[in-house]
Amino acid sequence: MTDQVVTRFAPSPTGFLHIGGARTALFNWLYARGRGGRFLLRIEDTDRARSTPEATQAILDGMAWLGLDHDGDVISQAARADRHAEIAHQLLFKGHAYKCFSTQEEIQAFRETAKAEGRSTLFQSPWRDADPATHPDAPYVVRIKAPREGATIIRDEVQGDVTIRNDQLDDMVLLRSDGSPVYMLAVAVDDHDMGVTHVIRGDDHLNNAARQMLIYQAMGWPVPVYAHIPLIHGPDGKKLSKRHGALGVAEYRDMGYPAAGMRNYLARLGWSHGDDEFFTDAQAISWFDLSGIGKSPARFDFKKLDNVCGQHIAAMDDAALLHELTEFMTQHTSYPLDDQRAKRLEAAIPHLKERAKIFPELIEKAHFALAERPIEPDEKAAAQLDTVSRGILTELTPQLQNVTWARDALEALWQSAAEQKDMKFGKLAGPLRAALAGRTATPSVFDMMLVLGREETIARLTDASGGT
RNA sequence: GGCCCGUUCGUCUAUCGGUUAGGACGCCAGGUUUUCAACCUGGAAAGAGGGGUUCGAUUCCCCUACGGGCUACCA
Repeated sequence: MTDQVVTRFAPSPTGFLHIGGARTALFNWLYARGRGGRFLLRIEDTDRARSTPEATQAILDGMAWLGLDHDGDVISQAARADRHAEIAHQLLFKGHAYKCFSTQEEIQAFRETAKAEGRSTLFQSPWRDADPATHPDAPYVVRIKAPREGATIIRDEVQGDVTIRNDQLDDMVLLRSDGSPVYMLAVAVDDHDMGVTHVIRGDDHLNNAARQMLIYQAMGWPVPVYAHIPLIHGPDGKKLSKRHGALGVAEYRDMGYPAAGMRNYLARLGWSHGDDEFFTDAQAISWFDLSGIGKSPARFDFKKLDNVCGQHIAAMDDAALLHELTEFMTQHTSYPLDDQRAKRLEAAIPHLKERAKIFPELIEKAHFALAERPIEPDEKAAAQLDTVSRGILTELTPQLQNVTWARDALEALWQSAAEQKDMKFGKLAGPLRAALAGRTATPSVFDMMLVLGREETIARLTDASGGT
């Protein structure tokens, strides 16, 4: 027995890794990683009809992209059905559960009359205290014998103490009539067997916690620490759904959001550490704590996601960024990344990374580096230029062919600009941009400032315009 | 219907009885001697409503409203 923290993420493989699920996984991961604990992954695939191997893979992919590495093997809940049934039978043997022979029709009838009479619709099985001798030879389900007196208190790290009166808890089914275990049983047994110490999950499970505690108590198992976190809502405050846009983390990956930015944004959604908004994984891991989790549902804000991601791209190590970017490009763009382009891109990255929020934007701004060489002027646009600009364009175009990135291009531009005594540099960029193929193929005044520095740029501008 | 949870600027949030209620995103205005972006300066912007408790409530309690969740032989 150790004090080691064990958390887990337990998604159902019914589609993809939901953005809300990803945040739940992140919280569990942060909590475990910050405490030298273990972070486990369990796939809740007991719903055979809806579970698919593809969906499981999608979840694994999503976790991998987000960098949420789990410890140990991935546990399949379905594969543990025998163990779940074993516990149900132990409960039966100990008298904490009983066989219920009521049919679906009888249960439905019970609920209808209960509702008509204004009573609780929680089913009360007549078999709860029946003498086994009276048991018919018929299909039955195993129900837990829930206490009818008193209350169950969930000591939740986020919600505080939540008291549920036991008369609100019904004798839930543990084993279906075909002998298969039900979710509520499976979760409790798995969490116990896996040694989970902290259950951090969506607050849609808050009420379920009381039911699961019944199983823990009946088995005499120690109850884990619970932390039920509020769900994420859409910008309109309603539950996040398809009409709000992207739901799966894979979609964010495909849109070109950096994983580090997603982690930061998701962590900050519903959790805070003072006024810290932008942080590294290491900081998040050391700061993360259950007490920092808010109680109210947070809305997903794409604008802020953009901003946070932009900061992360800017802060990223050049080599790491280049690696992530080229990976994104090979999968989502048609740019042939030959040696020449790769070289120019590498030269461009340090100057561009502060200007993009997502990878596609970065690629757009790197167009000068990635453009097909030779760069050909757009004849139609060039025709609209004044003679001076067109002259400059003609003179400059050949020089642009060999430059790797803005730094070199700027020197080329400057040579020309200096020769046009009464032409401000800024007047060159616009026409050049318009006339050269690709909107962002040419460097700009901004590029110049970036490379030369503001003072130098102004000094040169002043020179170029014939002195002021 | 019953039970449970929630409610601070448009959004994410700080505050853990005494603050001009702070920060961030977004927005607006101006600047950066004419691109995009970035950046700088300034600005507008909040305690759902009503009762208590208290010398004093955003903070503690109750009610209402609104939002969400659970209430299956789904997970």
